[in-house]
Amino acid sequence: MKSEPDTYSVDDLAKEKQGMWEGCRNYTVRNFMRDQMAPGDQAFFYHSSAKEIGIVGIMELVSGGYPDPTQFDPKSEYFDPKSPKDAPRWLAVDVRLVKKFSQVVPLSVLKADPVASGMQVCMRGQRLSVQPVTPEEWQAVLRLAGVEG
DNA sequence: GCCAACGTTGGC
DNA sequence: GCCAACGTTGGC
Repeated sequence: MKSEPDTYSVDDLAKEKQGMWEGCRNYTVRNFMRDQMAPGDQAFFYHSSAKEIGIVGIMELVSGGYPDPTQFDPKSEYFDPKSPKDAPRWLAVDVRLVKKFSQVVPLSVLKADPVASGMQVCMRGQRLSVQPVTPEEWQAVLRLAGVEG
């Protein structure tokens, strides 16, 4: 799960008991939240457009996908006037921080690893802010982070 | 700041 | 329903 740390960083999440992953306005990600993401699932926290680009920690989903309240808030930068109230277009999920890595696992290191280099996040031009990770890739990242699997 | 990639929009 | 134009993402 990607976030620009200027907007929302792993340290921001660390300060909160749980965080709402809101504002995503991409249909593929919406479907992923709706169909794939469930409470108890774990996810990596990835910093994009950052001084140190890479994976910074592990999160756990506290919820599955539910209607993103910001789409109905005219004061929100994520407000979507075309989203029907009775059929919300966009979803959010709630997350909590499981672990912040002692060091960022940089994108360059992911790309250099034979297993982690297969992750979507390593692919040129990939833009989805939420992406699936295989069990093998998960373990590879934990190894690169120096974390017990 | 550049620009490649790709999702979205809208005219037809 | 095609596809060009446009907007956004995000690494570099």
